[in-house]
Amino acid sequence: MTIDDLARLAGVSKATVSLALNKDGRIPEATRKRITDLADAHGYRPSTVAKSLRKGTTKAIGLMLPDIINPFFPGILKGVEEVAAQNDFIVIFCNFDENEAKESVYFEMLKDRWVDGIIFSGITGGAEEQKYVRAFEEKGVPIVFIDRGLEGHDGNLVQIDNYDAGYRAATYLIDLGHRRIAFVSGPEGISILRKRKDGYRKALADHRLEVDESLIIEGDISSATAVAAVERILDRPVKPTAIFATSDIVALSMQSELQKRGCRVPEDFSILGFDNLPITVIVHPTLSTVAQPFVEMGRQAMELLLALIQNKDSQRRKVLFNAEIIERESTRAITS
Amino acid sequence: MTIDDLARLAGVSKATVSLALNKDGRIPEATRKRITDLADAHGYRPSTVAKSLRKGTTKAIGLMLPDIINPFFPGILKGVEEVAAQNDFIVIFCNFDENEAKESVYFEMLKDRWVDGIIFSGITGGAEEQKYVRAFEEKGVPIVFIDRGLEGHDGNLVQIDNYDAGYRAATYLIDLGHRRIAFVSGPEGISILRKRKDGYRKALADHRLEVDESLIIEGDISSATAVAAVERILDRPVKPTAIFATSDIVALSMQSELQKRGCRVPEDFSILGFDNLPITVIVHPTLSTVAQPFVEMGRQAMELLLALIQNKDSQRRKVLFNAEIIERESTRAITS
DNA sequence: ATGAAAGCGCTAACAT
DNA sequence: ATGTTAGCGCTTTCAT
Repeated sequence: MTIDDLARLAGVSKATVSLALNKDGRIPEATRKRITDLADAHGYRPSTVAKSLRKGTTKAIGLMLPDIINPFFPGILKGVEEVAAQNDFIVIFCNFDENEAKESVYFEMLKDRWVDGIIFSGITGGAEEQKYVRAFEEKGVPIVFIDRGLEGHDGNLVQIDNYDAGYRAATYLIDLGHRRIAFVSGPEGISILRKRKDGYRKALADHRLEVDESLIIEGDISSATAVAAVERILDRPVKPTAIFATSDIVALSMQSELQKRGCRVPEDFSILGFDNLPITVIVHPTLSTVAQPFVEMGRQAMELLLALIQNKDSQRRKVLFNAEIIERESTRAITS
Repeated sequence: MTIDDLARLAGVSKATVSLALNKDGRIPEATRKRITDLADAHGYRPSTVAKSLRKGTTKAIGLMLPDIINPFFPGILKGVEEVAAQNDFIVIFCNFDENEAKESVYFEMLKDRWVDGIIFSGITGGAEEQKYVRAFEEKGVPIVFIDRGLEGHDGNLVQIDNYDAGYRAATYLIDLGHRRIAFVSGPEGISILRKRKDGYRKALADHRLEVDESLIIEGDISSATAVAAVERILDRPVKPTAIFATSDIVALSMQSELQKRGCRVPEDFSILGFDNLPITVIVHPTLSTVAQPFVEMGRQAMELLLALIQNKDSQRRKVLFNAEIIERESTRAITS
C-alpha cells in the first residue's frame, strides 16, 4: 500500500495525503481526519526509504563500538538506543572489533546510507579515522565521541572526568588509612588512563605521600596482566595495603588471584575497581569501585547528537560526568 | 556526487555507469575499468537509499533483543553483526526492554524501513507479537528466532538442546559422586528452563536417584532469589552436596552468598552454572558451567536469515547446538 | 482548499 | 556496446 493507493481511496491527490499526514496547517481538520482514519484502517505507513531519498535525511545514526563483548559497551549502547528510539531514530550497530579495516568499511557503509549522525566510542586516533571524521563533518554529518575524542578536536565529547576520578579514588583509600596504594592500569598510551594516574599522583602528593614507582603497574586488561601484577605486589619487601585498579575486570582478576594464593580481601588488601560493572555485586567480597554512568553517557551522547543534527550550527559541547565512589566490601579502613 | 555526475565525467550514460559498477557482463573490461577508476578517484559510491527505493530491498536487518544489559545478549549481537557485515548487511539494533509497547513500535519501524529480515531473541509470545510475526512472514520478510520460538511455529529457530544440556549437567555432577543435587532455576513458565529441568530429572532417574522436590528451586535471576535459595539449602536437615543453577548469574550469586556465610566452594558445595559468561573465569573459585555458544548462535541465526532472504522458499530450518560442560574450580569429585 | 508535476539517485527493460 | 526512459514512494513548489 503506497501513498497513491491511499490517495485513490480517499479520493484526493497524493499531495493532499502527504500534507494531511504531516499535519500541514493548510489541510482542514475534517479532511485530515478522514485521511488519517483511512490510513489507520488500512495500516498504511509511509515508506522511510522513499522519505529518505526525497529529503536526504534518514533518521538513522551509526554507533561505532570497538567490541560489544567488552562489558562497558552494552550500557552505552542501551543509553544511545533509548534516546534514539524516543526520537524516532534507529541505531545502526557497527562493531568494528578494534580492527582498522573493518572500521573503514563501516565508515563507508554509513556514508552510503546517508546516516544523519555518528556516535563513536573507542577511537584509536589512526590516520584513516581522522580522514573519515573530517569528511563526515565537512558534509555536515555530526559526530559525537564517547570516552575519548580525536586529538586536536575538542568538543562533541561525552566522558567522565578521569583526572578527578583518579584523584577521588586515591583520596578515598588514603582517608581509609592506606599509605601504600598500588595503581594497576592499562597501557600508558591511553589518555584517559593517564589522567586517572595523574589524579592518583596528585592525591598522594596532596597528602604528602611519596609515590612508589614500583607500585605503578601498567599492562592491559587480560588476566595475565592481573596475575603479573599480583606477583609483583606480593614480591615487594614492604607490601601495599590497597590496590586501585582502573578497571573492574582487572580488580576482580587480582582479587581472585590473591584469594587463590591465600590472601584475604579486604583484610590483607583493600581493592578498588573502576567502572561499576554489574558483576561487582555478585562476587565475594563485593567490589568497591568507581562508577561510570555508562547508560547515562550513552543517553547524553545521543541527546547531543540530536541537537547537532537538528541545529547544524550548534555550538560544540563537552559533557563531563563526575565518577562516583561506590563503597562495598573489598575495601576497609586500616589503622597503621 | 551522484551517478549522473560520474556519467558526465566518464562521457557515458548513467545506465552504463550502473552496469559497469555492478559488473554486468555486457560492459567491456576497458570501459568498466575506466569508470571504476574514475569512481575511485572521485570517491563516488552509490547511494544505498536510492538503491533501496529502486530495488525494494535494503540490505538491513532488524535485531530484536529484550535487554542488551543482560550478559548473554552481547554475544548474540556480536555474532549476528559479524556475519551481517561480511555480507554487506547492516543491523538495526532494537532493544525493546521487555516492553510490549516498545516492541510494537520497533516492529512498525522495521516495517516502514523495509528491512529484509528480522532476528528475534527473547520472544514472550504475546498476541501482538504473533500478529506482527505473521504479517512480516506474509509479506515475505523472514524471521529467525534465537533461544525460544513462537508457539506452534516450528523452524527458523536457533537454540541449544536444553533437555540434553540439563541431562548432561546432572550426569556430570552424578559422575563426580554427588547424590543430592539442587536445581536452581528461573520461572517454571519458560520452556527452555523446563526442558533443562526435565533433562536433570531424567539424569537422576537414569542413575536411580530420587528427586528431592524441595531441592528444586525456581525464582528469577535476581540476587534475592539466590539468597533465598541458599537459605533454603542451608536449612535442609540433610544438605545437597552440589548445586546446578541454570544461569551463571544465579550460580555466582549463590557462590558468593555461601562464601559470605562461611561455606567453602567446592569443598562444601560444588556449583555448576550455565551460560559460560566471561566473568566465570575471574572469580574465585572459577565457575564450572554449561557453555552456551552465544556468538556462534548469533552467527548461525544470521546465516539462516541470509539463506531465507536470498531464497524465499528455502526450507524452514532448526539449528540445534549441544551445550558443553566446562570444568573449572567450583566443582569437585566427592566420595560419599 | 487541493492538485499537478518535478525530482531525490538509482536500476532494468527496451531501444538503437 | 551503450543510451533512453520509466519508475520505485515520497515531499514540496507552484498552480488553480
